[in-house]
Amino acid sequence: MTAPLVTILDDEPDIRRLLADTLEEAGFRTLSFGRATEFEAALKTTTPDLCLVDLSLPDKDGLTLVHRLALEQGATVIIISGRAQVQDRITGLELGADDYIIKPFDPSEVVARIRARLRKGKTAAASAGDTAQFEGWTAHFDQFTLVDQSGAETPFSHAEGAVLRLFLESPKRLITRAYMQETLGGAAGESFDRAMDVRISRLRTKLQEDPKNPRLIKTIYGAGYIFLGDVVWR
Amino acid sequence: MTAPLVTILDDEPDIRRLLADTLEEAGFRTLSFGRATEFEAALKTTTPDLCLVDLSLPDKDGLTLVHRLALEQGATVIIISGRAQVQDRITGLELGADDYIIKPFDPSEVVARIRARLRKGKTAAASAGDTAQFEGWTAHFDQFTLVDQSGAETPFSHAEGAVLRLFLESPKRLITRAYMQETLGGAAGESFDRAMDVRISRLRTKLQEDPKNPRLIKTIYGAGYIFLGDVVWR
DNA sequence: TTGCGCTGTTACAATTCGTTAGATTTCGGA
DNA sequence: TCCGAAATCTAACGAATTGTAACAGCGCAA
Repeated sequence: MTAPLVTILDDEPDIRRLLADTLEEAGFRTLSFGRATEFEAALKTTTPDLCLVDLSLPDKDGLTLVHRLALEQGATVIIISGRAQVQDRITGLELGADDYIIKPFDPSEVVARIRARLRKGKTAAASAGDTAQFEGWTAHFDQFTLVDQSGAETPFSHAEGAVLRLFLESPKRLITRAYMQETLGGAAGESFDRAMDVRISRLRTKLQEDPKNPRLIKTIYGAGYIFLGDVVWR
Repeated sequence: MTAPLVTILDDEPDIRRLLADTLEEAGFRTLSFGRATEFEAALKTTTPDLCLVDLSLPDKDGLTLVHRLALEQGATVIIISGRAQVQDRITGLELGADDYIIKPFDPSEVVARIRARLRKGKTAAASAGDTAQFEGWTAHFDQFTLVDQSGAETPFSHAEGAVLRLFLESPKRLITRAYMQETLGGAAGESFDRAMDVRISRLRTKLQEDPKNPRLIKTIYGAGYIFLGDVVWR
């Protein structure tokens, strides 16, 4: 997996350098250009994953370029511009830009916005690891299965998965009964909160907990539950 | 092609109304919610194309909600928030939001940003050919055939293809039973929605799914289905 | 007409998950 | 320490949901 390639097109050398440095530190490959013609020449031999474009260019109209890139060529484009008027932003976005950042900008926000854009595109590679490991178990939430050390799979249902996820997201912290009710949309009545107990009970069975001595899911009498055990999300 | 559905989650009624009016005028369908619980309840029966979320909610932490929506459920999320600090924006984006708009906002900019987000999703599927690859399979919709790794062809029918396409267009997202009915024009009667199950069942057979343990088409009890697996359109 | 494939309907099996009820545990006070 | 009330555990039941085999109607081509 090579690092995503980001091109920078801006006529100010200082800004180019600032962006390039920040992005490379964040793990991207970069290519910088000061004028549109250079940039377009480079496009003939490379396909960037994302293009940062400043609208005020010495040799060409930025908006036309953005339009060609984004709508016709299907590239992902973020405009970085000094023009801060709402109308500028709207036309930029309508011409096909995926985002519009105003100068002066905060470099780390630029990184965050770039990441947000790239995240969506990568359906294939990204597939955001919806997997957690803990105490010999591996929970694959996207496949609704628990895998133990020996590799044996135990499927879990939707409701069970919701509870497990809640635990794995906040290990070693008290999880209130009320909070669980609220989060897991446990229907309505306070009176029927036994459903929650049952869910926990079923989950414990799947995790092969000793009923007398649960290691992972501890009951806090009068309060709620705590999930012990170290969790690593992948 | 029905208009895209945008949900609005904000505790201030005025803002909800402003957004809803603007968006509907711009041709979107909208659903507004004042609290997270209502919103989450609605999610069980509909799948919005895009979610606008205000971070300051009365009943729940907005960021956790965004995280669930965006990274786990694969939804497209735009945060609208009064918190204007760079750090707020960065964490919002890193938690999976696709954009971060600061209050006070200009309604038409919101529309432009929503359009920019939806554009990407569509062109990816639209501009591509009528072939999709996933987990060793290749579906040729123009030829109504499924080809497996060994090159063996399995034909599929029109109805099966429609369901498969629905899945492949929104992988890793919950596809509501109601939505399928609506989209696949499942005739009328609520009473006869067993047809949907049968279609799914037949499709699963063609995809050689293990009935006890389907890997690609997961059932979410009480809600709908999810297609797992990475899809690339060609 | 006959035959074949597609698709909805029906009927019944399997699964999920909330509810109930009785057993068990916890905790505070006597 | 002992007792009783409250909280929790869990086996068992049942309603709702979903899976799928079998059947029937339909359209279409030979």
